Amino acid sequence: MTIRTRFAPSPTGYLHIGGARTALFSWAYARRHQGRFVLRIEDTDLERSTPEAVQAILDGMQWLGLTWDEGPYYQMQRMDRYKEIIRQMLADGSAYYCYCTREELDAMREQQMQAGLKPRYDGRWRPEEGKVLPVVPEGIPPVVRFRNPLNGTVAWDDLVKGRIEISNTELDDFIIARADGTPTYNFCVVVDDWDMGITHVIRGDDHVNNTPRQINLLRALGAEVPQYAHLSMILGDDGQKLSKRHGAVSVMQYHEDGYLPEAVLNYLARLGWSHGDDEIFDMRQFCEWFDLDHITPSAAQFNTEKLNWLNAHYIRQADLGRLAADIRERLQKRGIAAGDHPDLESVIALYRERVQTLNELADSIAYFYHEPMMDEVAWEKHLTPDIIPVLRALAGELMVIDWTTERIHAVIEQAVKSNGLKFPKVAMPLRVLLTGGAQSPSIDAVMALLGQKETLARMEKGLSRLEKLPAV
RNA sequence: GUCCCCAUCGUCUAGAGGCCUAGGACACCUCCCUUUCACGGAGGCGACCGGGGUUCGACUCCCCGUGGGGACGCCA
Repeated sequence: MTIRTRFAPSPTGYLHIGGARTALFSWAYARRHQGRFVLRIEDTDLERSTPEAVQAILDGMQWLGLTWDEGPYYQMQRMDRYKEIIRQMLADGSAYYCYCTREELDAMREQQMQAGLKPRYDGRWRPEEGKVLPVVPEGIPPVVRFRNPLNGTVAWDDLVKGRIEISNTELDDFIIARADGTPTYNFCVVVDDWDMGITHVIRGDDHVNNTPRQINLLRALGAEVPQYAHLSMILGDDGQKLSKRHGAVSVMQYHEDGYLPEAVLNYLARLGWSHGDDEIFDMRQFCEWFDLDHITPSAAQFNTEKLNWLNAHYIRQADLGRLAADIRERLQKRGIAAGDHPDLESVIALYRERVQTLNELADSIAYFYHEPMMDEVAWEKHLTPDIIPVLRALAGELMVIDWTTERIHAVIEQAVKSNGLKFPKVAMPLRVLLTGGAQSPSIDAVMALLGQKETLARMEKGLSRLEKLPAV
C-alpha cells in the first residue's frame, strides 16, 4: 500500500512556523516511505479565505522546498462532490435536517454551560423510531446534521499520543452542511481524506477533538479510517502560545530576517522529533531517519538562539555564489550597490564565520561599499593624538608596496616595532579609521580587500579629521 | 463547567525496568587560541513536578494529586 499524507491549511493567513512543521513532518513521512504528499487548500470559509493567503502558503512551502506530489486541491472546487454525499446521507438516514435557529442553539448552549454540562446539540430534530418531530417552521432554511452514534466509544491508536478513547455521549450531531448548503470543515475533511486515499493524517493536536467525529463519519460512509498522528503545538520563545501577537510569524519572515531555509528546516525537524544525539542534518538525511515513534507528545518552546546557531552553521557551509546573490539583494535594500570592487564573494568569505544571519552579514560588510558609519566611542578610545605620526608614516609606506595581505602585514609589523608599540596599538586605530568600528577580521586582510586606493583615502580622511584639518 | 492531552537541565531533547553517578545540543561561565570581535578547542554549571503503589529494582509501568495546554461554532 502506498503511504499518502497531506497538508491541509486553510488560507486565512500566511504559513506560520507551526504549520510549516506539520507540513515538514507530513512531507518527510511520505518521502520516507516512497509515498505521496498531497496539498489541499481548505477554503470553505468564504469569509476569511483569501487568494493572497493561498499564495503566501505556497510561497512559504516553496521557500522551504516542501514540494507536493499532488494538488493543490481546493475544497471550493469540490462542492458538487460534497453535495452529492450529503444527498446520499440524507437519503440513507445517516444525516437529517435541523431547523433550529442560531438563537435557539445559543440559548441551548448557554443553559447547558450554566448547568455545568458540556454544550451539545440535544437532538431535537433527530428522527427516531416512534418519535414525533417538531412541526417544520416556515421560512427557516435547515442545516444538515450528522447522525452520530448515541452509545459506545470511538477509539484510535494515535501514532504520537497512543490510544485515545472518547465516549459517543461526549459527541453530538454536528452540522455537516450550513443553511446555505455549503459543507463544513469536519465533513469536507472526511470526504477529502477518503477520496484522496489519505493513509496517514498528520496534523496539529488541536484536532484531537475532531478525530472521533471524523471517524464516526468515515464509518457511516463505509470509508476506511486512516491512521492519525497528532503533533503537539509549538510555543513562542516566551513559552506563550503562538498567535498574531505572540510571534506566530510567517516562515517568510525568517527569510526576511536573514535565515537560510535549510537552517529553519533543520531546526523545525528537531523541534518535537529526535534521532539520538543528532543535531545537524540535511533533509535527505532527515527523510531517511524520520519516523513517528520519536515524536515528542508534549508541546515545544521555540528557541531563536538555537535557530541562530544552526543558521550560523549553514551560512558557513553555503555556496559562496549563492550567498553573494542573496547579500547583494540585502545590500540593495539598504541602498547600497555592491560593485565589483571589492569582490563580494571574497568579502563574504572573510565575514561568514562571524555572523548568525544574512542581515548581520549584509550589515557588517556594508562599509566595503560605502562610507563607514563611524562609532564615535571607538574613535575617541583609539584615535589618540600620539598615534598620528605613526599612522602618517605608515600611510607613506603603504603607498608604495605591493597590495597583498602579507606585505601589508609586514609594513604594519614594522611600524609597530620601530615605534616600540604593541600590535593592537596600531591595528585598532586603523580598524576604526577603515571600518568605522572596533571589530573586524584581521586588519591586514580587511585592507587587502578594501584596496590600496580606498584604504589610503580613508586613512587620509581620518588623519585630517584627527589633525583638525578640514576633511578632504 | 465538561471532555481530551501533556509533564527529564533555563530551552530542544536522549531514555522503551537494571546500561543513569541521567547522555547530547543551544544558552550561560572559565580557560586556551588571538591583532579587536567572532570562529574554533578544552572544561564547568545545570533536570527526572509531588505522593502513593507494582517490582529484588523505577526517569521508565499503574493510580491519585498538582501544574500547563487544547477542545466544546451554521471557523478551520
